[in-house]
Amino acid sequence: MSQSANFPQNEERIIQRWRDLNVYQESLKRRRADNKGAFVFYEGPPTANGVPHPGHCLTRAIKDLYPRYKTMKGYFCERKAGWDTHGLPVEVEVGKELVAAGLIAENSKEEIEKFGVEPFIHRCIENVFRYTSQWEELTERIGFWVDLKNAYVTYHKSFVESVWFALKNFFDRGLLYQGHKIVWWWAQGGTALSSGEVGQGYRQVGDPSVFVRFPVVDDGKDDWKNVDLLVWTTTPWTLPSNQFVAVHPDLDYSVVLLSNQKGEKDSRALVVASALVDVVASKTKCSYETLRVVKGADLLGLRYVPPFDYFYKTQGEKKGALKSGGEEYCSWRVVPADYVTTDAGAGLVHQAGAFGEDDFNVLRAEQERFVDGQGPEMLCAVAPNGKFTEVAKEFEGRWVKEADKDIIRNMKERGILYFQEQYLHDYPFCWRAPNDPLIQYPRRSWFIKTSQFRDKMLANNAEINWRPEHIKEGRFGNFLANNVDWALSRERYWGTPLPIWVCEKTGKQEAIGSYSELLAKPGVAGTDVWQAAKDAAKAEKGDAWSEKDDELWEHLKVHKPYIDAVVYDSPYAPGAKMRRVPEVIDCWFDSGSMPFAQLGYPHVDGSKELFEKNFPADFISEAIDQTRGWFYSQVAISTLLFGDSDSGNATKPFPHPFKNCIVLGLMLAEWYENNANKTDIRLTEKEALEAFGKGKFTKRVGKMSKSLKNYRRPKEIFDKYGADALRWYFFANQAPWNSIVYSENAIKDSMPEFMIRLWNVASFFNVYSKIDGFAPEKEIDLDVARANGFVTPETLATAKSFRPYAERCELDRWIIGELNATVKFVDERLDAYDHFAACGKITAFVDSLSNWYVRRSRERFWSSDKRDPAKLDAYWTLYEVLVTLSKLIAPFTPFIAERLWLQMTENFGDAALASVHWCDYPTYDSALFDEALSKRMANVREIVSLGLNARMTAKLKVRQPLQSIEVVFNEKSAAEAVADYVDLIKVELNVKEVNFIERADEYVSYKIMPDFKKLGPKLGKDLPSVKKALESLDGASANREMLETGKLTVTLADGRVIELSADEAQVRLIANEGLAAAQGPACVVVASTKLTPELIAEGRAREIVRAIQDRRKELRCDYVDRIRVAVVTENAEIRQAAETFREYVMGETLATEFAFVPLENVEPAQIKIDGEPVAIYVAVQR
RNA sequence: GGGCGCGUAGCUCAGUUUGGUUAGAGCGCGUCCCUGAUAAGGACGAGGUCCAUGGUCCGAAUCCAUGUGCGCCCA
Repeated sequence: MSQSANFPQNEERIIQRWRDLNVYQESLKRRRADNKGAFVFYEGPPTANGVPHPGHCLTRAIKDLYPRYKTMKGYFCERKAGWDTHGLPVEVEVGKELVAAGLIAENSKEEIEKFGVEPFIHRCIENVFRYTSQWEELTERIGFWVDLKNAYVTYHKSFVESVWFALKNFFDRGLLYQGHKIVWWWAQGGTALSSGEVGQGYRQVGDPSVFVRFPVVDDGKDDWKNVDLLVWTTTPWTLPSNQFVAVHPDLDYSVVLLSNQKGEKDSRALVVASALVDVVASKTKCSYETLRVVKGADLLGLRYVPPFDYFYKTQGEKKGALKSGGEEYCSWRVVPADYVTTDAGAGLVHQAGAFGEDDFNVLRAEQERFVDGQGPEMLCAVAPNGKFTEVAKEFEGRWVKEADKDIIRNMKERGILYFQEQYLHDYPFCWRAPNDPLIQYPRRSWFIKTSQFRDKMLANNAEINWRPEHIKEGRFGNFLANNVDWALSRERYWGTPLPIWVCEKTGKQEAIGSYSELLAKPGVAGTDVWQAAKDAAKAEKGDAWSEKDDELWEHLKVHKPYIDAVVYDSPYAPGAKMRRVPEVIDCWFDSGSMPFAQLGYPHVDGSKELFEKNFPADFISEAIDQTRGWFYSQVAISTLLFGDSDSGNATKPFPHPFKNCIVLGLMLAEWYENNANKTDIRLTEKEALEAFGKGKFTKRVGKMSKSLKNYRRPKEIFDKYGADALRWYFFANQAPWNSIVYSENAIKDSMPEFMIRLWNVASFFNVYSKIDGFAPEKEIDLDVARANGFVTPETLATAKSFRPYAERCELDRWIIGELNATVKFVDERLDAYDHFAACGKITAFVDSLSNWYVRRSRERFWSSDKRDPAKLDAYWTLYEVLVTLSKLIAPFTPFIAERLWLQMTENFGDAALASVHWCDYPTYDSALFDEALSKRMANVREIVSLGLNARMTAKLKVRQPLQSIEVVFNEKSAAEAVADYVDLIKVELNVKEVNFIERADEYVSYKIMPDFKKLGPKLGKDLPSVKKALESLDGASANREMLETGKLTVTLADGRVIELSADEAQVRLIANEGLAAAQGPACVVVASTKLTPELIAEGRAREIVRAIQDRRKELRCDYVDRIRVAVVTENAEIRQAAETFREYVMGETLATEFAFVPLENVEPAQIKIDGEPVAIYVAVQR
C-alpha cells in the first residue's frame, strides 16, 4: 500500500480497474441472480448540447449514491442513461451557429426556412451530441455508474413512437385538442411555450410604466366634459391595440382636478381610483381637489378616445345589437372586470384583448353580450413575428419592445402622457434564448386537457415521498392545484412531430400511434421523399457510409421534414388526402414520457413486461427547477395515460411515476472579488489574499456565471482533490435541498475530518501490520471466505489468532459496538433517503476510531511480542473495522472504499470479491453493541478532555507528569463504571494516580437544579419557586441528603414543603475557585499541581525522547531503524534526569547506545529544556 | 400581488417536526499542546439580543400571530 494518499491518482486507477473488470455490469448480474427484486431508478435526461457544469456533478453524485446502496442491499438496480435531444435548446444553438457562419442573416423562422428545414434538422442531430464525450467523461470520473451504451435517446424512432402512442391515446379520448388561446409567445422563434417552459425564464427587468390620459368623449353630458380617464400600463406597445378600459364596479373612483407646484390648475380633470389619488398626484408633485366620488359601476359605458386611432378612426362609431335588445358601441368604452385592484397603477386598466389572458376574457365577455357577429372583434396591430403590422403605420415593422420608447415619445408630444417611470418586475424570457422577452399573443395551438385531471394528479402527488416534504403540499402541490391545460404544440422543426393527420377536404383529424400504423393506411404515399434523401446522402458519403448511418436514417423516418411528406387516403372524403399538421411538440413531453418511452412501450417486443417491472420508479432526483419541468411532465403524463379507467392502460392503482424524490437545491458559486475591480476575482480566500492583500477583497456567494468564471470546472476539482472529495462534500455538508455553495475552500476543508483521517488510520494499520507480519490471509480459511463472499464475522472467526469479542479488552469491544451502532444508523438513514444524517454519523465514527481507538491502542500495536494476544486482538479488531467501513462508505465515496477494500484483501486471491461494490451492505448485530459500555467510554473521554482542560488552566504541559487527578462525579455509579479505565486515563493525561472522590467539598460546590422535564408537568406554576428554593439550599448537605435517603425535602418561600425524589433533581457540580479544574456535564476533574523533583526529572526525560524522535524523523529513519544516541548538557539536573530514565529513553527511541559525550562525525540538534541548552546526537545504525 | 423556503458565531451550516433552563460543528482568528498515523491530531479562548415584536406556557431558537429582510417559483 502506498503511503501517500493521492486521491485523484488512485481514483483514475480504480476507474481503469472498473473498466477492465466490467465491475458495474458484473454487480448487476450478481444481484439479478440473487433475485431479491428490483430497485427502479430513472435518469432524468440531460441535454448534451451544453458543457456539463458543477450542478450536474451534484445530481449525478446523488443519483449514484442510492442505486449503489440498494445494490449492496441486494436489489437489482439497472441504471439506464438517457439523453434529451429535441426542442428549443438544440434549435436555438443551431440557429446561432448558422448566424455565426453567415449562413442565415438572423436566428428567425423565415431565415431557417430559407436555409431549409432538412439541412437544419441534420445540423440539429450533429449538435445534440457535440459534448457527449465530455458528459461521458464527467459521468465516469465522478463515479456515476450508469449504462451509457444503452442510453435512451428521445429522437430515436422507438422513443418517438412511444410518445405517439401516448398522444394517440389522448387524442382518441378527446384530451388533445386545438384551441385558440392567449399563449406565451416567443416571437423570434415563432412558437408558443408551455407554462413549465415560461416558468424557467423569469427575470427581473425594468420596463416602462406609463400613465396615459384617455379623454372621455364629449357627448353633451356636463359631468364628463373635460375629463380624462387615467390608465396605467407596463406594456406601452399594446396601447395601439387598445379596445376597452376596465374598472372594478365596486371600487370608489374620484374625479380630481390637479394643481402643479406653482398652483396652476389643470385644464382637464382626471378619473382615478380613490385609493390611488395620493400616489398618482405625488408622482407629478401635484396637489389636488376632489370634485366628486363615484362607483366604478357609474363609469361603465363611458366612451373615450384611445391614444392611437389606427382602429378608432374607422370603427370608432361602430355599434352592434345587444342580445338583451338595443344597441351598444362595440369598443372604446369602460367595461367591468373583477380582477382590477388598487395595488398599483390608477385602478383603471387598459385592455387589449390580444395581449393578456385577463384582457382576452374581458373581450369574450363583451362579445357574449352582443348578437352573434355584431360585437367587438379582437384588435391586434402586431404580427406573429412580434413586429407591428401596417395597421400601426408609424411603427410598422418595428419589434414591439423596441417601439416602446417611440410610442411614449409620441404620446408625450400629443400631451396625453401623464407620467412615466421605470418599473422593476419579473418578466418571462425564452428559456433558451435569454435575450428574447416573451409576449402574450393569441394563437391557435394544441393543448392537453391536464386541468381535467387535476384531482387525480393531486392524489398521485400525495403518494410520493418528497424530500423535503414541503414540496408535496407546497411548491409542487400548488402548481398542480393551479393546473392549466398543457400548451403542447410548437411551430418549430426539431422535435417529436405531432402525430395528427387532417383530411384536406373535411378537416377531420386522426392520430397515428406508430410508423407501421401509418404505413398500413390505405393509399399511403410520400415515403419516397425519405428514401430519396437517404439515397442521396449515401451517394455523397460513399465508402464512409456505415451501419450507424443506416440507424440514423431509420430514426429520421419519423422526423420533419420526411414525415410531413407522408399522406394517405382520407376515410372522410373520397379522393381527399390526409396530411400531417405542421407542428412538433414540447420537448418536455418527451422527457415526461421517459418511463415508458425508454423501453419503446408498447411497440417493442417485451416492452410491456419490462414496463410492468419498471414502473413506477423507486427513486429519482433532480434540482428544484424541475418542479415544473420533468417532475410535472412525468406526473401529468402518467396520470392521464395510466391513471384513468378510460385510458385502457390503468394497470396501477396509483400511477405516480416515482415513489421517492429528492429535490436538490440550486448550486451557487463562491468567489472573492477585488474591491478595486469587481471583475477581478479569485476562487479561494488564499489566492485572494495573495493577489489583493488583506482586507482588499470581498467574499461573494451567488449564481454561477460563465462570463464571470466564478467557479472551477469540475475536472479541475477532480484533479486537485478527487471525485470522492466532491461527492462527500455534497453529501455531508448540507441537507441536499438547501442551496449548495460550490466552494473550493469548503470542498477542501471537508476532507480532513473524514477522508484524510480514515486514510491515516488505514495507513497506520498498514505500516504496523507489515512490520509485525500480521497477515489475515494466512490464517483465514479461504474456502469459508469464498462461500461467505469474504470478510464476515464467520469468516474472520476461522482464523486461529482471532479471539471471540468477549475475550477482548473493553476498548476493542467498544469500537466494535460503535461500528455496529454506526452501521445501524447509516442503514436506517439511507433507507429514509437521509444521507446527510448518515454522513454525520460516519464522520463521528471515524473520529472515534482515529482519535480514541487507534490512539489508545498504539501501545498494543507497538508491543515487541508479535504473538501477544492483546496485540493480535488489536489487529483483528482494526482489520474488521476497516473492512466493514470500506463497505459502509462504498455508496458515498466509492473510490476510497474500493481502494481500502483492495488493500485489506489484496492477498486473498479469488477468495475475496474483486470489488467492494459486489459486497453485501454491513448489517447490525445487536449482540455486539453494549449501551452501557458506550456510555462508560463517553465518560472516560469526558474525563480525559476535562483533565487536559485542567492542565491547561494550570499551564502544565502534557509532557510533564503529574502526581494525580481527582475526579468528582455527579452520580456515584458513573465512578464505578469507569474504574477499569484508570490506566488508560493515566497514560492519556500523564498522571500517576486517578482518584475518584465522592465527597469533595474542598474541590467543588453543588448546585441543585430541578429536572425540568420531569417536574414541569407535575408542578406547573410552582416550578420557579421550587427552583428558587433549591438554589438557596446548602448544596453539599442537600447532595448528601439525596445520596443517603434518595429524597430531598424543600421548603418554599410561602411555607409549603415539597418532597422530591432524587431523580427529580439534578446536581450540578461547580469547581471551586483557584483550582486547576474543569467541569463538564457529568463530572469535575481537578489536577494536582504539585511537582516533585522526580516528576520534573521524568518530564525532562520525555523532552529528551521527543527531541530524539524529531531528529529521527529529520534523518528519515525507517520505523524499525536502530540508532545511537548522545545527550550533552552543562546542566547537572538534566543530565541526571537522562541518566535516571536511560532505559526508558532508549526503549522509546529504539536506541542501542546512550552516551553523554558527543558522537563523532555527528551533527547535533541543539535544543533547550527548561531554558537550558542541550545537544542531541543521533546516528542511524545501518 | 400570491405561493414556497430561508433568517442561529466573522464565514458556511446543524439543531426547530416531538418546547426543558450551559445552543453546537467546520472554517477563519488568537493562545497553547501532542506527534514513530504527518495532506495529521488535540485543548483552550475571543466571537451569539438564535431577524423583530407580540402571544401561549412553569419554561420558547423550537409552538402561534404579525411584521421585516433575503432567495426561489408564479401572476
